[in-house]
Amino acid sequence: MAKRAKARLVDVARDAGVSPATVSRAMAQPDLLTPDTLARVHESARKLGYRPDGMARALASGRTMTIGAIVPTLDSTIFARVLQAMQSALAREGYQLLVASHEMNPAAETEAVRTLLTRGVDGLMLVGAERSQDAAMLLRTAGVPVVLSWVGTSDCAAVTVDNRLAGHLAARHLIGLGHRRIGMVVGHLPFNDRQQARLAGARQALHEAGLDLPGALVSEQGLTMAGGRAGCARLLELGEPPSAIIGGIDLFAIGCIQEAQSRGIAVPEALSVVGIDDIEMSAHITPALTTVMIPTARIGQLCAATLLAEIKGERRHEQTELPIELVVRQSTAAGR
Amino acid sequence: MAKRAKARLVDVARDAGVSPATVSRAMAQPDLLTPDTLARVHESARKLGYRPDGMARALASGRTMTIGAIVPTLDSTIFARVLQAMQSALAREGYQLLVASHEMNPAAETEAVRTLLTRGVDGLMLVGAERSQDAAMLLRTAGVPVVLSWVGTSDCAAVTVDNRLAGHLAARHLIGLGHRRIGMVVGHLPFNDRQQARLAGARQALHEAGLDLPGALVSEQGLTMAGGRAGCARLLELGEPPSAIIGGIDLFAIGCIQEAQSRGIAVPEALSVVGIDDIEMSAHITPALTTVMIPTARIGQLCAATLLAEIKGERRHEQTELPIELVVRQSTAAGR
DNA sequence: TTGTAGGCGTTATCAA
DNA sequence: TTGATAACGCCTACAA
Repeated sequence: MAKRAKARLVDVARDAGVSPATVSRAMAQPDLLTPDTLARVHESARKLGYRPDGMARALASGRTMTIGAIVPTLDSTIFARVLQAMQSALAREGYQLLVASHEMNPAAETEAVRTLLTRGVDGLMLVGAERSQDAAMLLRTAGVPVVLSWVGTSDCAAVTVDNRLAGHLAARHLIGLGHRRIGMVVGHLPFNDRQQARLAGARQALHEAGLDLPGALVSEQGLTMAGGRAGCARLLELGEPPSAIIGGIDLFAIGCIQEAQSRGIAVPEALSVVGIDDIEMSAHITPALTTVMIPTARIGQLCAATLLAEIKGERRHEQTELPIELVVRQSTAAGR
Repeated sequence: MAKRAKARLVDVARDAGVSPATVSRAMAQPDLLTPDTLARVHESARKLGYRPDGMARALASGRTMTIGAIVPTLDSTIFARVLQAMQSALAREGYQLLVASHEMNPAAETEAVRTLLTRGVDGLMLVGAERSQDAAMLLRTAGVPVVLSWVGTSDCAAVTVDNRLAGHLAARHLIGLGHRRIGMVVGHLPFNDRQQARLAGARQALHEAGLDLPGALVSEQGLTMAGGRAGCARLLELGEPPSAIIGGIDLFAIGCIQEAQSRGIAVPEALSVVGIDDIEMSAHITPALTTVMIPTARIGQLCAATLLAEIKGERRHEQTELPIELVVRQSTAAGR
């Protein structure tokens, strides 16, 4: 029966008849020790059930082996996928992921940055928009590497995707099919740069074709399938409904298809629908969804790699933009 | 230009002309100080850009204000939802979430437990199965409160759901509709207690009705919609295909519906399909999915609350089982 | 109400 | 290769 609940470094040292420093080295740089002493230390450590204290280690070494990640919400296929990719890439290097979400609330985002910084992380990943001044200021004085994803700024490493182009591709595809009246269902715009960019891109494509995307043909909805259905319903009930709809996210597009079908409107014959994201489900619904593919998992991997490189001091403020592309499936057809 | 990059507690103390202890109290128990000194400390802190060091604080106080969560994968609507619920409940109390995933790999799960424990967490949440002996042993000696979810054991706090009953409810519904030949698509069973229990429950219901669920009518698939389609395809291609299929998760059931429809098999007229989970999408597809509702978000909330209560020493090993229920929609109809 | 001082468990720098 | 020892930055009795 040990006096202390937990064995410490010194306890192991005493038991093995060596100095604390030696035990420390046995854990971190085993090669520096004689096989004999190494074995003795390991034996004692096992016997005492020694487990190193991460806090003490972090305090002494200045490294926490922890990466902070801030996402809009975990409750989204897209962000969960990014996180999962980050997580496994980091775990492979011995890093853990500290996760915070802000639910599209600027103040919460700033708070999350502050909390993670205070808690102590070796690096920070910001997924999605980052717009508040306070947060930007905090990051500047953070003292730890930061990598942004989805959207980026020049003074910081980033792994991005051209959301504007995504909207542009989706719209151009429909225009090419002969559609002249195109509607769009988007997420609430105020704190969502990605949705704003996608909408702007679509609008631009229409303008380039001499067409228009009036506010009446844009429906803002919560980022759920129900939102997609509601948005579709609104657009279809217009005096002059669109012949094609762009979903700001695939979930919207899928909702649109369901809503149209439930009203007896055939997709793609009577209504074309195109999404943006290319989530797993999109390929498997009927009709399979035409969409703009965003390499979600790849973004996560690259973020992790970029951050690790920054931490090691190998690279600095590296900017990567990943290619995206239109995936034509069965939910779009020639318009009138 | 400060000598040190970061201001410390003592720097603030010096600047404000008080002792370090006073500064410490100013941050933790402001009420104990004179408004005057409190203001002076805050002023100095702001001036120096002081931010407390979480590591040092954790080492000295023994609390990290961090909760570890281990999930099978983040890349799943269900688990992401649980995590999101946990995260917001914890954030409200000032706790942060350290996330690890094991991708259904027992060794990885044990490793995750070890890592989080070493890293230092005030509590641990295990989402999904927990079967390895090593992990169980670690948890026993962990010294921090633990709460399990989805499945539970008696020697530990848990927020559970009766997965066996879920399978039972799904099967009984189909039996009640007159189906005699019922198939099931389940996840890979070896390390997935939830899927095992759901299958066992369904099988039991069939036995109780004098029916059978032979291995040939059970298809193991990866937990994706593609898996659901593949499983459905396999069952439909049998010499004597089932007239109804249970999806071990909603995603499977949705995949089954898509696969059936793409083969010209009408749901529910020619094939009934029932799922388990009740994800958002299930209510919005056509036909809307009949399923067994699992209160996912509620599980996450309760886990967080239970863990916090344990940490505060208010309760011990509290076991909660949440009710589930069949939600009848349009994907099931009378069988022959 | 505020100050003093001894840890908290490691790492890392120098020596030996 | 190993040991002694000073940080690391904060918390918290105990004193004043």
